[in-house]
This record gives sequence, structure tokens and C-alpha cells, in this order.
Amino acid sequence: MSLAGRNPEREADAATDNDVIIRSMSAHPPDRQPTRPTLAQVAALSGVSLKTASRALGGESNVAEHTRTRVQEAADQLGYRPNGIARDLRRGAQASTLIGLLSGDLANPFYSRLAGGLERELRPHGFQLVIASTDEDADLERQLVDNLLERRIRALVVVSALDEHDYLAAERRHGIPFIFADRPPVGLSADAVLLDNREGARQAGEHLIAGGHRRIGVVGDLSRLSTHHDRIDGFAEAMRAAGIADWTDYLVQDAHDVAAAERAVAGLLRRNPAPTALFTTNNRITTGALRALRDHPNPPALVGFDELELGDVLGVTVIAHDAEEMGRQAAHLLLDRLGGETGRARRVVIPTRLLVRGSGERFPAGTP
Amino acid sequence: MSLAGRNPEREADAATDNDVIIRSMSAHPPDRQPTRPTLAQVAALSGVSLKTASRALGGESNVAEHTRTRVQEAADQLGYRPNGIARDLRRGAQASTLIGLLSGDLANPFYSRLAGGLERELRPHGFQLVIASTDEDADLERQLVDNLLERRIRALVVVSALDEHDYLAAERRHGIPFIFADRPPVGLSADAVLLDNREGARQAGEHLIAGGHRRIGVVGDLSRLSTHHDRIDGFAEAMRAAGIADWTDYLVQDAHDVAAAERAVAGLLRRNPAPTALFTTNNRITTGALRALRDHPNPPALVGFDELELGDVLGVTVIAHDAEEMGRQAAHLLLDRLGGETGRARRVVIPTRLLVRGSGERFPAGTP
DNA sequence: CTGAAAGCGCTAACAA
DNA sequence: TTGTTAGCGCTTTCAG
Repeated sequence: MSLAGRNPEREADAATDNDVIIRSMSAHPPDRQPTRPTLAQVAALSGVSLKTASRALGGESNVAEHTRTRVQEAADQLGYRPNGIARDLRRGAQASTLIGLLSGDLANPFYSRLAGGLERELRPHGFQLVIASTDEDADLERQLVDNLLERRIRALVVVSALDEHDYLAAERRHGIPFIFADRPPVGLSADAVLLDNREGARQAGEHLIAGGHRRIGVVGDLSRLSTHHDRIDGFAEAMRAAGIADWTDYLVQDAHDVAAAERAVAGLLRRNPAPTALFTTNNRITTGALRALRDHPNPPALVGFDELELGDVLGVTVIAHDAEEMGRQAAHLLLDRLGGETGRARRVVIPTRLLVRGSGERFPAGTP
Repeated sequence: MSLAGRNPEREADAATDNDVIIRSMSAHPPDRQPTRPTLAQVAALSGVSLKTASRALGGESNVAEHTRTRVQEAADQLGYRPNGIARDLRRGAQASTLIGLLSGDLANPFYSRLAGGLERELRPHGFQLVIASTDEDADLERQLVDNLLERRIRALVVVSALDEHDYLAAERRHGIPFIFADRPPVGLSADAVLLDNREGARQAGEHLIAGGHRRIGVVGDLSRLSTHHDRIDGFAEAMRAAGIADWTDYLVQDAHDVAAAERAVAGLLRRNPAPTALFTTNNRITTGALRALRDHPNPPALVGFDELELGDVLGVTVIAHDAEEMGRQAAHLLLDRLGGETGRARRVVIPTRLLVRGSGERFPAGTP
């Protein structure tokens, strides 16, 4: 990983067929870095001291109106723009307005909704989001956390791929709040916003059982993820309650992407006897299942965890929840902490609910 | 918008109910800011000079191995973490590793894929993404651009809601590259990654005409967006070529969200005569159309612009393109600029292609 | 191989 | 109302 921006050779040979327009605009070619005007220059141009210029531009009181105008004009003329880095440094790291967000993969609508909810809630408070995707890679996650912390972000929201968060303990003591989203912290006490995974999955299981199913295929995500465990546990509970002991015969795990899920479902359907219903434990897996089931003459019932973009149109029965709300709640926890809240770690649970839309209500073959 | 942390009025009147808790908690704990260790402290603890500590931790050569270890130990013991703000300040703004991304709404899969492609491509170069959503609001966009620029981001990728970009010209002269994504710059010459909107829309029109349709309803996004214009233009071209002059009778514009699109489509279907086909010019509109068409006994043919999450499963004929690729291309343009490329503004066009899946191939009612 | 001094651009104290 | 002096934490000369 090269630290961006030093690559002399490249700069040298790229300066070939220059853009006439750009060149003619940028004053004089020789000065490679068109250095930005500083506050000192603004002050000089307007004939006041540095501090007065600072005050005028910073909107502080105790500045004569005509001084303010003069400084403002000078700033405009120079195209002055305050240097936030310098300001942050001077004001101390705790003045930063950057909030970090680390999640698995932005392309997953679940995460992007989360990000959207978070950002919208934070924006009015003047905070901005720095995001990074971990691709569910533990090493990358640690590295990105380091990067973000060095950047002196004010707080960090993380959908962690790690199963151990000791290493963050030291950081927390330095006053930067961590909010865990979707997956709880392990070995560390910190605020978290979680889904009601157990309950949702249990509901899915019960719903299918109520529909008369006994052989239910379950396709799960990476088995190391706690969300996965919880969902499997919740489902198991429903099976236990129904006296179905051998449901694990139809359990396939570690299907982390759509393609893997599609294969897993296809495999389940080839079993003999085949499952009469499926429970898919997240949106990607459900998508894969829908692909596998397309054109199936007599598809099994299907209940999926997570809402789907076009779930209503497709008639897919799901265990839905509000991902944006999760982002908003994370924002609240975070803002509270930044506001000085020092109470014990809080946990917000986002409820799930069963949306009956058809796919989950198909009866087992042979049933009237 | 207040830069977090300074907004006296707001804090004042916000300190009504919920702040009570916060106040009481934050009030006392004497050590408010558990100040972080600095390099100087590490140096002191390890008994070397500041500069030596810097060298040791910075992985520079010319440091005795045992000195390096000693410094490293001191750093670990103190939980030292370099202050990126100070580093950036010292190294100069052009050393920042932050790239700004401004787009309409992260929750839209198109933007989140774009963000994903961009981030993945930038990460190996040591850059991080600061994102913000404009919600297609022009004023907000300008504000956010300002924020980002003050933060001394290294480059800015923007899906602009503005129809005029003069105000960025001054900035560009200061050496920060702007990359326009999805929508071209207006009144400013800058790199851009665009979709082949005209061509895609023309293809959609031709496809429906080839299917025997003459009355085709078109539902479009905000009419001020250039992407919208281009798509309408391309479609118009196809109509012209087919000798259909009055197609605009069935044109509805400014349907920016799913609900509006659903209403628009419902409205079109109530016309007499009703259109036998629909062209929906983006993913949200297509979603709305699918909702409106659900349970329709004899739905019109439908071609949508943009790929849909479950478009294959649903059998929706679309004009597809690769949003992640758009992000990657934006990254390339950007990295080139940062590498010193000063050539004239470049434009990368991402191709579109028709994916035939059923919905677009329904014949007009009454046709065999 | 190591260190001392300077200063990035800004804001916070404290004068005046 | 304005100005002066420090110094945030780091890297960069330039000397040892």
C-alpha cells in the first residue's frame, strides 16, 4: 500500500500533451503546487493582523463591521479557504467532525441503508462520514480501524468481521466512542445496535411449521458471524418446540455470496427427500435461492431474513427490519456519547417482523 | 449547517430535556479528555530525541535496530498512535489521503455500487473515502463541497445535482481534481464518467417498437437532470425514426421517487387508450412501475433503465450497465490526475446493454 | 546514526 | 476593537 501521491516518475512523463485550457488558467506553469492562500495572506492584503482576520472570517463578535467586510473581500479575492486540518490540530483532536463507518460491503443494500440513515442523522450536527469496506476481512478491518483512528475520527461505527475486540479497549479509554452495528462487541463493552435475530428467525421457523412443513432447508452465512449464530439458534428453537430433531440434516452454512447460496439451494433441492421449505438467513442468500428456484415447477416455500428490494413485487415472505433505523439509532448512541454520556454500554435492539407475501405460504407438496 | 461543536444558539436551546442526562454526566468527571500520548512522550520514555522517535516509528532507515525496538516498546506501552492531522498539516495539504464523494442518496443501489467500486479501487493506493449525500439538493451540495474542500480532501468525485459548476473553477486552479460521475460538468471542463444514456434509451425505444408497440408511456426523473434529458432524447430518436410523433402525450416527468413513479404509472394506465408499453428511465421508477403493475391482468410491456436487484428473477427487461465499473473508472481518472496528468478533461462512457428477460417482450393487446 | 530548531496554518490567551 | 505571542504534534532541514 503506497501512501498516495508521491510518484515522481509518473508526474514527469505525464506532463506531455498538456491541456491548453487548464494551463492557460493556472497562472504560471513553473509553480507545480498552486499553493493556497493562507490566513496570513488574507490578513496582509486587508491590512489587519492575523488574529483580526481570523476573527472576521470566523464570525466572531468584536470586529468592526468595516474591518469584517475588508477582510472578507480580501479572502474572496484570494479565493481563501480555511484549512480545516490546521484548525483541527489547533483545536485539538476532539474537535474533529469526522465519524468513521466500517462495514462489510457498501454494495449490500443493508449496509448502504445503514450508512444512509447514519449520515442523514449526523449531518445536521455537522459531522461527516468516512467510510471503508472491510469485505469481511479481519486483517483489513484492523488496518482500516487503525487508519481511521490515526485520522482522529471522533467516533467509530463498525459492523465488525472480527470475533474479538480487545484491541479496541485501549482506544476507548482515550475517549473515542465505538458503536457496534449489526454485530455485538466481543470481549469489550460498548454500545451496540442489533437486530432481533433470534426472534426473527424463530418466527420464520414457526411460520413454516404452521404451514405444515417438517423438512426445512436452512441456508446460512459465514458460520463465524454472530448474527448467523443467533439466527440459527432462533430457528433451532422453533424446530425444537415442534419436536423436529433432525432439521440440521438440511442445514448448509457459509454461503456468503449469492452464487454460493444459489448452489447451496440447488444442492438441497436435489436431496431425496427434498425439503418442502427453505429458510434463507440473509438478503444475499435469499436472492441466490430465488435464482435457484426460478422456473422450478413446484418450488418449496421460502422465508428470507432481511427485506428485499422488490420483495413485495416478487411476493417473497420475509423477516423484515429497518436498516436505516439502525443507522439512525447508531447515530443517537454516538451523539449521546459525544455529548458526554458516560453511562454503561447500551444496546438498542431493532425489531423484526414477518411480512407475509406468498412465498412462505406455499404448502408442502401433497398437502391440499 | 454548523461545524460540529460550534453552534452556540443551537446548543443553547437544545439543552432542554435530553441534555439533562448528558450534562450531569459530562459535568464532573475531572479528566474530560483523556489526552493521548504524543510522540514527544514516546521519545521521552524511550530516552531518545523527538526526531529519532519519529524516524523509528516512521520506518525510516538510519535507525539503530535496538533504538527502534526501544521506541516501539515505549509507543506500545503508552498506546501511542500517530496524529494524522498533525502529520497532514506538516506535510502539506496535498499529502492528505482523503477523497470526497458526493452523491444523491447512498440508499440508492446505483450510488452505493458506485461508491463500492470507487472505494475498492482507491484503497490499495492508501486513500480513504469521505462520503456525503446531497439528497439532490443544490444548496446542500454546495455546502458539502465547501466542507469537504476545507477538509483538504485530495480530490472530489461528485454526482452533482447542480446545473452549473462555475463555482468550482477557482478550486480546480488550486490543484484539486474533480471527477464528475453520472452527470457531466456544466460550464467547467473536468473529467467525467458517464453512462451512454442516449444510446441506452434509444435501444429501449427501438426494442419496444420492434415488439409492435406504438403507444409507449414514458416515466422520467426530475426534468432538470441531464441524465434524464439524454434518456428522453435517445428515446425520442427512436420514436422519430419510427414515425411516431405524439409519443410525448404519454410522457410523465419529475417522478423522483418510487411512490411518485407508482402513481405516474397508475395514471398512465387509466388513460384511454392506455399505453401498451412502458419505458421507465431509472431503477426507482421501474420499481414503482412494477408495484403499479402487480396483479395487473394484462400488463403493458416494460423496459427499465438501470439494472434491478432481482431483475433476472422477476423477468424485467432492462437497459443494464455496470455501476461499480463507473466507480472504478472514476478512481482511475482521479489517480491519473493525482499522478500529475494535466491533459485536457477526459470523458469515459460506460456502455449500456439491453437485457431481454420477458417484461419487454409482451406484445400489445390484441396482437397474436 | 542522532539531535536541535523551525514551522505547517490556525486559534487561544493575554495584552494593549 | 485589535494585536502579540504561543503552540497544537508532527516532519523537515541542517548539523552533529
